[in-house]
Amino acid sequence: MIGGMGAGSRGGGGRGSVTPTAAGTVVVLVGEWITEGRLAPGDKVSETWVAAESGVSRNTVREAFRLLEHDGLLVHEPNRGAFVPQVTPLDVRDIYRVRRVLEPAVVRGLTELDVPRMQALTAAVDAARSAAARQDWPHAGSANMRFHRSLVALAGSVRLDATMRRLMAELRLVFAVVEHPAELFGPFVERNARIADLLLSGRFLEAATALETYLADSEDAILTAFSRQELTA
Amino acid sequence: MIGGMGAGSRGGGGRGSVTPTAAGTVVVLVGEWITEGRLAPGDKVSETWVAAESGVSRNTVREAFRLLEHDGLLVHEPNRGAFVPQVTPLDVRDIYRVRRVLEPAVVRGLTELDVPRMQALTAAVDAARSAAARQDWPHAGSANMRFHRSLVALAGSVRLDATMRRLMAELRLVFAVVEHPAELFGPFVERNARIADLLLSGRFLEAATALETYLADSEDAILTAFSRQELTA
DNA sequence: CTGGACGGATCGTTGAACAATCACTACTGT
DNA sequence: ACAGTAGTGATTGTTCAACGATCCGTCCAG
Repeated sequence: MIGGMGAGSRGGGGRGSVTPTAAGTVVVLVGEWITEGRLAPGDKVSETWVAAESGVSRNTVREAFRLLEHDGLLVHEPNRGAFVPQVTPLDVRDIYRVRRVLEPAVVRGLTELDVPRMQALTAAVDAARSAAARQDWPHAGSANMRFHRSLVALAGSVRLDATMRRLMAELRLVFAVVEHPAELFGPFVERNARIADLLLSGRFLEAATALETYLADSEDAILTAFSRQELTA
Repeated sequence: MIGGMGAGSRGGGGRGSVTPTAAGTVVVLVGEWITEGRLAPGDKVSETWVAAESGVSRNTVREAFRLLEHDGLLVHEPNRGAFVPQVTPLDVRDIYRVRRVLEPAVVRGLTELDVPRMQALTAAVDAARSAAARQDWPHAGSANMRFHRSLVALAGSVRLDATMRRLMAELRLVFAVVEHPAELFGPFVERNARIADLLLSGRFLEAATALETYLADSEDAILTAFSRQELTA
């Protein structure tokens, strides 16, 4: 038994389900602190502090840090400590460059209707719709990412999935900064729905081009929201 | 000071240079054990054993294991231990699927002659040539991977670079099994040289298509060598 | 004002210890 | 003889306390 704990397993949120281990608990915990803004970009995250805060040993915290590093949620500078990455517009462009390579290629490579797997797409679209209706932009953003991860999952490649997972984790970092404005997710929910429809009707090439313009516009939206944010800061 | 050590820094080989830290030392050490065949696919790698063998604390070994896991050189089963991944033909296909998406996309996306960066390509080709002349297939394989990593590096994307690094680490795992026959690298050295020439003369589209057939043939070569290996095993 | 010595804080790493879990063996009951 | 179970040993997961190494900011001397 550890310290007070109290948090316990979260079940719903994370996909990986590494929670039975203490290091895994710290991973989701610190992950939430980062994406929820308690830890701001550029902040140093002290091992001792996290150890005290989460009630686990410093050594276990170190292990958790390696995992978070793995997902790009933490950067490690030797002998200096772990920091919440300072995401720059350049990073956004880099992330989207990879997305523009990966996602359309996956869609263009599809040959048959994998209906069961595609249901994840419509589920994500539905979730995004209802979240958007509630003006719940954080959840709309999560549903959005779930959509695109499910889209890449259609390729059935574990390595592509892993890459996409990391990209989305880094994107979440961006959203933690830009105050989730409606313009960032609102206009894109229906465009995802359109892409899902195209996929479900087997019109893969049309879906791919729709996806390409989607990504270009999404990148622009984030970039402008980003620069607006930087001015006020 | 640690234990006997003796190995020390290697300097030349790895690019990452994480060697000043003890965990980093263990990473390159165990990495070599794996790629050099001392650790076979499917083997369990005990924490205590590595700790004794490398002269560092078990806790440090655990950290090193997380890093190796990160590169796909180790898989971790909770409460059971770390294992050298058993690479299947399915993994090879998956790795090459990603390569076929990534590498041609990078080349096609090039717009200008980045001569200084392209010198890494010719350097890798030269190294591969001389290694092949010596029948030194392990080094020829390394130079081969260096070539393709340098090729992806032309895009100037840190995330693409990281992805490619992981892919090559996993490929090394394959080569550790198939006994580096000449047919695996020999025919491909000159094809890389051809691609490098096309790139240096700015004929990016031709380079991309050459790269595509290269990757298809390379995958086939590995796959056949692989199945031949499985029959004898 | 420049520069080097000092100190505090944090990281890097160790070693020992104990609980939890797994794999394997030996025993029991039918 | 054999299935199921309890026991046993080994390995992992995690904690704790400690110490050297390194970095950063401060203070003092020139």
